[in-house]
Amino acid sequence: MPKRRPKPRAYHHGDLEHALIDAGLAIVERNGIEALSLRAVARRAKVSHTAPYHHFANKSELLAAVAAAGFDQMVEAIRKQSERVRADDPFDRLRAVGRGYVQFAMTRPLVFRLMFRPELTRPAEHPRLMEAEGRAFSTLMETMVAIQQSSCIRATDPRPPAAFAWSTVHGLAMLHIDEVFAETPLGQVRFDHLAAEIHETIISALRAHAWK
Amino acid sequence: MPKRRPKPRAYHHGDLEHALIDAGLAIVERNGIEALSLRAVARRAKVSHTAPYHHFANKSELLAAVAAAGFDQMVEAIRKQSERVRADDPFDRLRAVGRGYVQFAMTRPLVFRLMFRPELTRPAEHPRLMEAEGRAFSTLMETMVAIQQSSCIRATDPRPPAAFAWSTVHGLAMLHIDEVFAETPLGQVRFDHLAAEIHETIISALRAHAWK
DNA sequence: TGTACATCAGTGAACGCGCGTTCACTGATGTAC
DNA sequence: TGTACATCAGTGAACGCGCGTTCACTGATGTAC
Repeated sequence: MPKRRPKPRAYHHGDLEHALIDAGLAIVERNGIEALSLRAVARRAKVSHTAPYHHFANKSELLAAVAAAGFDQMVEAIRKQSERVRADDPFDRLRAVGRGYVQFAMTRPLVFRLMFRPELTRPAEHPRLMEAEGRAFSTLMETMVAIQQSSCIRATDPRPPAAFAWSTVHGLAMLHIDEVFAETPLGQVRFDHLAAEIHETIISALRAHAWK
Repeated sequence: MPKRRPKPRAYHHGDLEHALIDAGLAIVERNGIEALSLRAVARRAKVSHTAPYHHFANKSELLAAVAAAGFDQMVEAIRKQSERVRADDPFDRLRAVGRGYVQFAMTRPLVFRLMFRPELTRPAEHPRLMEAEGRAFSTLMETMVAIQQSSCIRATDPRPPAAFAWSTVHGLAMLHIDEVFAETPLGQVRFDHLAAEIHETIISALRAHAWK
């Protein structure tokens, strides 16, 4: 009876880099950001603790790569929400962006936190992370421009309303996953209802508030 | 000529606890949250590295005390903003709360971040931190109730609009101090203008949106 | 196709580091008589 | 007021830990001829 061999490690040229990033994502989500060490990542990828140095110059480069993967997954979550919505209604598209953002944060709260820990990921030093951030931001910015072009609101600088919408949804997600709401009477409000209501509030504010 | 003695350490009964908390605040703000170790705090308070154990059971208890001090300072910042405003206009009071919140976050960004790192401060295990959080939250909640009582908006459950306002201002502060805006076209918008504009947007949303 | 060689991905021992926590201690403070 | 004693805040040595990083190495892969 031939021994069932463990899944072969097909490293050596090619996929260790991705395997390390996947290991990083898994460790963050299971054991927290503090548990994400180079050595832990190597252990999980079943590789010696020095192997990662052939793919990442140092720890912060690996962290940046993990965070960038997170942003890409977030874009994917937003894209999936957008598919379920009529493309010609820009407010519906904005709702989808908000839902995707919050849903990603709730599904992968610790990865979401890592993505907003710039002192660890050092985006300014890691162009690939900044590009991933840019792709995520673009989904919001394009939607905001579409809203303005649909002439439902006065077409001026789309950046302030984008900052408003982003801040609101980001703060909602952060306060929720940090369980800050839970320590106040807000903890008794059902979160999915609250999130939906806040999306409608954003839209009503976009309609009501003429940006100068 | 008598040697100028260094400032006496008046510890032994009384103020080492506060001295340690102050040292913690100073370290966080100067060197970052990661630099906040029990040993570093003891060093800065000019005390052996085991002395803190007579005042805090362990590291997370000290971190919680530092975070609680941060919340109290934030309440103070909000109070100062509120003083400069007519007490009988609840929307003005809400503007003051928002300004105090954002101003505190900008003045002490790293303490602000620590206050929202529950995996370090473990609020559920430290009642004094939860009480400090509660005091901060109350300033918002009371203002929201006052707004509803002024009958400018339909008086219903004040919690959803409170969550909306808090989320927006919190997200704005977080995205700003994490310098996420700086990595997008939003970085070109003057932040003080943006913050003021977003406060007005919150208020216009409170007026326009009838909470169910 | 076969051989010689260069490349470089992955290894394992070793380093120095600061950390949280424990322990037996010292000596200042506070108090009962 | 003076003395004897209990308390307990602060000390310093010691522990074990996992970490990031360096280094000389091995051996698999890819390629020029």
